[in-house]
Amino acid sequence: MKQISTRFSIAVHTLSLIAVSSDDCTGDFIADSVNTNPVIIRRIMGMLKKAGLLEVRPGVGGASLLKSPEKITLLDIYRAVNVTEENKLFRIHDDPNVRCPVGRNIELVLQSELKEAQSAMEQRLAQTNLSQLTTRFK
Amino acid sequence: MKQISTRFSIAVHTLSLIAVSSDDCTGDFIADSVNTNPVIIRRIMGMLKKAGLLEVRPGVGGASLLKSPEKITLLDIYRAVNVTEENKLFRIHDDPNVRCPVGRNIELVLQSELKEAQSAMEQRLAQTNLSQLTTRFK
DNA sequence: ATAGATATAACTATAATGGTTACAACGGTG
DNA sequence: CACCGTTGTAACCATTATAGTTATATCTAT
Repeated sequence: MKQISTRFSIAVHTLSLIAVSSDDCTGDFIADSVNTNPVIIRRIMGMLKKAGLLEVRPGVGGASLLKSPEKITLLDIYRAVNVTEENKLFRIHDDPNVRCPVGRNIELVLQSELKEAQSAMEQRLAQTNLSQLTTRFK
Repeated sequence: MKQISTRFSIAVHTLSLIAVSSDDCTGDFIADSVNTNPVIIRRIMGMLKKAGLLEVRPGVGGASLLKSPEKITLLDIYRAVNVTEENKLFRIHDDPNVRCPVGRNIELVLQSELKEAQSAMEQRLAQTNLSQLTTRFK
């Protein structure tokens, strides 16, 4: 089965580090904690930057949050690294046969149901913020 | 981004057809409505069969439900085609650095949060059953 | 025996992912 | 000003799941 990309968990890891150790969080330092290649971290930090979650100090190194940890939810992070698009977690087979009553309607019917399911998941993510996580890193 | 496989939507389509047109639902007939190759349908029907949702008539052709449509939920179907495993919708990067407080705890902390999110989605799927869908195929 | 089904193995093309190397640009510090 | 450790990206590769295809074996009513 196909899982949601580790970009998301790595992004959470990265933001947690920045929230905790604030400074001295260079890409290499984070990559060492995550245990991956620094380029992976820089790519993800680029997305988080674009989403307005953090600010990076080019040349000098390190990054800092642009919002307080209480204001950054898992949903914000999830959206930032675009592991899924709005209403597109589930893929629906395309071009079903329109001459069949089921084929003609399946797409719309399923779309609304699956959108609800995706939304339920995302709303659960929205309930957790970064500061709730960082208190658990002792 | 990576989406949940169309196996799921095709399985729903397939079961809907069987629920509606009961007989004369051969693999080729279903494949024509779904607009894909019959082998894809047979593979999915094999999974639905293994999950105890339907019964196939080999040789003669066609299939029938083993439970009433009210008793088959989207979650049942979702599980049957194993698009995701229990608690594994989100992939978490592995082997984070244990010498770092964040790296040491991230896995457990995230696992419990993400399990909740996945569960919220699945519980929403469990609320819809096949008969609710088939009434919308007119 | 045959015709029309299902069952399944083997193979292919495609696409996302995760990782790597390479290099340009930035910005303090000596 | 030159250097060094950064960040920012582009380009490339290996791996994997998916979706589809072809081919073949098996089943069952007629």
